[in-house]
Amino acid sequence: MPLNMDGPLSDLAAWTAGDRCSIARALSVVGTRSTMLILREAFYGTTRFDDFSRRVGITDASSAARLKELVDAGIFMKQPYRPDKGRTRYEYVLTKMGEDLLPVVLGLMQWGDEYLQDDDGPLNVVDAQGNPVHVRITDEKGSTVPLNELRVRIA
Amino acid sequence: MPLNMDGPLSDLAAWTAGDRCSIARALSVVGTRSTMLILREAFYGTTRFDDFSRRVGITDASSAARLKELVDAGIFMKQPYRPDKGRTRYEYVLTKMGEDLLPVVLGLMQWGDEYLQDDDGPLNVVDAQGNPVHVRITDEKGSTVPLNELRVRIA
DNA sequence: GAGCTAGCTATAGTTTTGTAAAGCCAGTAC
DNA sequence: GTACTGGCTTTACAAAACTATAGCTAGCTC
Repeated sequence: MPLNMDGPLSDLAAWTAGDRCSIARALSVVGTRSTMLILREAFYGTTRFDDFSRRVGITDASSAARLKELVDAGIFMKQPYRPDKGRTRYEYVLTKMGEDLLPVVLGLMQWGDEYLQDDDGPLNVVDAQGNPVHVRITDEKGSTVPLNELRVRIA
Repeated sequence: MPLNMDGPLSDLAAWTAGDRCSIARALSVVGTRSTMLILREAFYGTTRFDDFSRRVGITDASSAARLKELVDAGIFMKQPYRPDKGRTRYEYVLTKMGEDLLPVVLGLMQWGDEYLQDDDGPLNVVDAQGNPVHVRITDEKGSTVPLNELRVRIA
């Protein structure tokens, strides 16, 4: 069952999303596997270059390229810090823009947990009281809106 | 600000997610740009091969490869139908597993709308009353749980 | 001032994902 | 029985993403 397409959108033959689609634009920035896994690590608390490479399981060259793109896009900022020993270094810290990708990352996790589970138990994401949280499509009041009640229209 | 990592997870140096991560597994199935855009089209109501190619803006060879992967993964099912003229054909219809990716797709749209907006107005997703809907991280009751109240722990 | 080190950068090659253009094929329609 | 058509498949190639390995560098430490 597809979304309800309002007005002119209901005639699919008469329009295409093309590059003006926000989804397409979002994917130009965060559309690769390694980028999403780097974001996962950032949410887990990783900030250093070597840790991103090691924990995601990609080469330095790859993580350097992806991190540079993410900094350019405004998803990470490079913040100076002084390690116990040695010179000033920079760590990669999520901006507000980056933090706002959490619903996408947790949405993937939730879907993977439900449909692609393997033998090992999943990580659980819970609230302060220890109750499970969910990525949901809701109205302003927080009620879940099911697919068949959603409508897409031109702004 | 990262997520609160509970117990053994708090020592990042002592573990890595590796391939056992649900996010990584999810990305193995829906981790490419064209796959996500094919899903977008399916939510908009596209079902036919040629329409996926044309509306996403990819070649037949590309959409054929992606659609085959998605059918194998259980995200689409091929349903026979009789067009007005001609022989029996098959259309690609989202399964429940596929429909459950909507939070991810709408999450990307919502993020793109907020941070990557161009001159054209975005598409709006609204509920039956015409009020905007949001992809949110909520507790069981529907209250949004902010990043700093989330905890990750081992199941 | 020599060595150490985190954080890259460079080079070269492989895999995946995509393009472009052509062709095939199972049925109806006629 | 021949033409038409939607839905692919094939072939050849290009671009993007990724690997493996090596090397560089700023500025500490000593």
